[in-house]
Amino acid sequence: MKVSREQVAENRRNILEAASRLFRAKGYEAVTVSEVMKAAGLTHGGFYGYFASKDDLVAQSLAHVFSTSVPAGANVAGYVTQYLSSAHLKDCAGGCPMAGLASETSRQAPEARAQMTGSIRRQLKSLSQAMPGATVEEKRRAATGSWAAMVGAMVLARVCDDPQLADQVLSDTREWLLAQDVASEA
Amino acid sequence: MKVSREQVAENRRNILEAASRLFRAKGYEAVTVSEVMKAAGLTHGGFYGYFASKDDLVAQSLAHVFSTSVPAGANVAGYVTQYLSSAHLKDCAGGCPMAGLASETSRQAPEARAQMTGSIRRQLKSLSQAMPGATVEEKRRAATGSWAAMVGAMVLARVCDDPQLADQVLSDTREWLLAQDVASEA
DNA sequence: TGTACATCAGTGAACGCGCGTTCACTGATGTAC
DNA sequence: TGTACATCAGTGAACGCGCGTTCACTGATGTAC
Repeated sequence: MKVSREQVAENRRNILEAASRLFRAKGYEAVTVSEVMKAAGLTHGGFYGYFASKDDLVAQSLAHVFSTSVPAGANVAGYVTQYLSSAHLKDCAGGCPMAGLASETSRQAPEARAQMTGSIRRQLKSLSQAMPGATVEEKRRAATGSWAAMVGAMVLARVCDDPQLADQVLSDTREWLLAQDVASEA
Repeated sequence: MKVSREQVAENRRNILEAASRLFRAKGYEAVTVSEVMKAAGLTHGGFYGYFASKDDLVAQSLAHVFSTSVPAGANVAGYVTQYLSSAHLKDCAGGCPMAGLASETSRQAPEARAQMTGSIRRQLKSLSQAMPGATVEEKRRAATGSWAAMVGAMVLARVCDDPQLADQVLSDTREWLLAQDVASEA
């Protein structure tokens, strides 16, 4: 049955939201089109009225996450603390797409990689401005290294089957980051 | 046709080697059992004489990589430089399993996660010993943070569709790491 | 404003395909004499 | 050492299954008068 224009817009948002959460939680390949549609309250047949293909959904769901997430602000120490928290460790579905999907995205269609690359550029630019340092290069290096450490720590912590080790990886990285230039902006 | 015991041992090594390279290059799900067997010079039917399942192959191929790779030695600066090189960026198949497979391994069978967790433990222990620092905690934090930055930088660089940005992520992280305590052991 | 009809979002059965896995068969290996 | 035979690693066809995708159909929506 046909559905109102507002409903169509809402369905589209629901599909993108469900897809972005499922992809982050389970990876692109492990999530099926039917699963996404069901999570959005629809049946799988209607999918191709919204997207050209599963690859298209992948790219658009990434665009959706990046457009709705807030960029790193001026409070770097707060951002680091939040990123490297136990809450973020457990919340794959609602967490950073880089930590959950970056390595899988390397092998995805060009559109998906382009979305990720764009987000990396924006993130580094935003973080660079908030970082201390005498020169632009110094700020950029601190931003890149710190963010790499955050993403890497989350990736490593999530693979640990021992929760204690996972928490240690996060807190050690947090303490290490906060002990150096990241915190010197106080 | 039956085959000599030496041939069986060699076939097993070939399968594990091919699997570990293919998994690192393409991810677990994208690699098929047939593909692995073909790369090892066999046909797919013989696979289950060697392994109980594809999950079993995943776990054993990880064990194989970790058992044949050299742990980080005392020369931390050299290790960092090598890890964050353009050569490593391109060589997914022969590179660090953490950078290519960690996030996918989070969703794999317990045996695969256990292999990864064991490798993380050994790596942090080995790196901690080589790290400068007044206390054991300080050394461990520096080791964890530095290694997280290395893994994270490689993951981010590999997803970039712009080679210039990828190289910048690697070199910025390298310079940033070498500029701090990692290098203070000279 | 009310009615008749064209539009089209959503449904669910069906498709082709490739996956992991199984199995009857083959023939070289390795052993018993 | 040589021979006869049991073993079993490897082959390739076949399986069931679930995936992405298609499509004929339905019925509420939105438009033309």
